[in-house]
Amino acid sequence: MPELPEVEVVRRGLDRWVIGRPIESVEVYNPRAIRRHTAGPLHFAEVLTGRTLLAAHRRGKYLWLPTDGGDALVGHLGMSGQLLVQPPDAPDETHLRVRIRFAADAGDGAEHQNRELRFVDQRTFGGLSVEPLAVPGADRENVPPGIAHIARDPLDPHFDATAFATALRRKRTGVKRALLDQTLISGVGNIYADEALWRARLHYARPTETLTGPQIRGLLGAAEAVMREALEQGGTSFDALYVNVNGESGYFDRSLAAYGQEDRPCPRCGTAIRRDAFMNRSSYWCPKCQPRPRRARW
DNA sequence: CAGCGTACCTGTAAGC
DNA sequence: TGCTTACAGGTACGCT
Repeated sequence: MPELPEVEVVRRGLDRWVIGRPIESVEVYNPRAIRRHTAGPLHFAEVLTGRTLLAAHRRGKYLWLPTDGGDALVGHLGMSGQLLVQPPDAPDETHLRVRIRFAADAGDGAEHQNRELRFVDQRTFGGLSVEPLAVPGADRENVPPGIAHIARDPLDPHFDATAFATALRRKRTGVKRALLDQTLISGVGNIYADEALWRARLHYARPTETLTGPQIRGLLGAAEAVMREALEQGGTSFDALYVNVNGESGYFDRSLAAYGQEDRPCPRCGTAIRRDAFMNRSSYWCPKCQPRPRRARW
């Protein structure tokens, strides 16, 4: 569930279900799913077994869960990854890649205490790893090195809008490409980039250096607003590939104005939404509300 | 160094 | 019915 709202939905589920429970065993069914853990599957299982996850943090689309061993379990869902909290007797998913079992708590036999965490990923663009932390502990500002290059996201209380505007104008590229650059601003993917640009009435190929201050502030406000609204509705999902830790889909797809709406009327002006090929994907835009600039870049 | 294209996977749907 | 092609919400890396 790839973009910020979907990942935040998962983070909240992890925070509720897997924190404070000792890990009993770890099984890796596809080593590609932990390819960023360079020490390999055996080591991955070894360092986690017996540890307890202390918290669930997120920056952009990355998750990390500090352990009481001084390191952190890092996760990215890629294009099709899911983190599911399942009862042990639930049948294995077709694309189950990693299983993490927790020790049963003798003092509390509540049903959720023996649920296991499963990383399921059809395309295996996502993955898990264990990374050291500069300072042991559950501090959210203590970001693992593998995530250090990721910029803060618009829902981060320390996000610096002024610095973002400056950096954006220094770029020599199209505004959508910049929005998708996770080292500039994180959490925004193809859906919310198109929705934010539509709300801000900006064409995706608008050169970044020509954006005015108010336009950048408008764009940033739109990105933050659309992701907050999506989060309130449990995220966006068109099919069962994008679900929360309990396997449930969000329903923000009903609120999309531009993304996936080719040939449907723009909710603002009624003009047919268009689709262009963009970076081996698609861009959806309203030709009237978001006119193509004479000098386009992408 | 910055920007851009491509590779990495599996599955589904559309077109012939 | 089969076969082929296009496309899917992301990131990393190599080339220019």
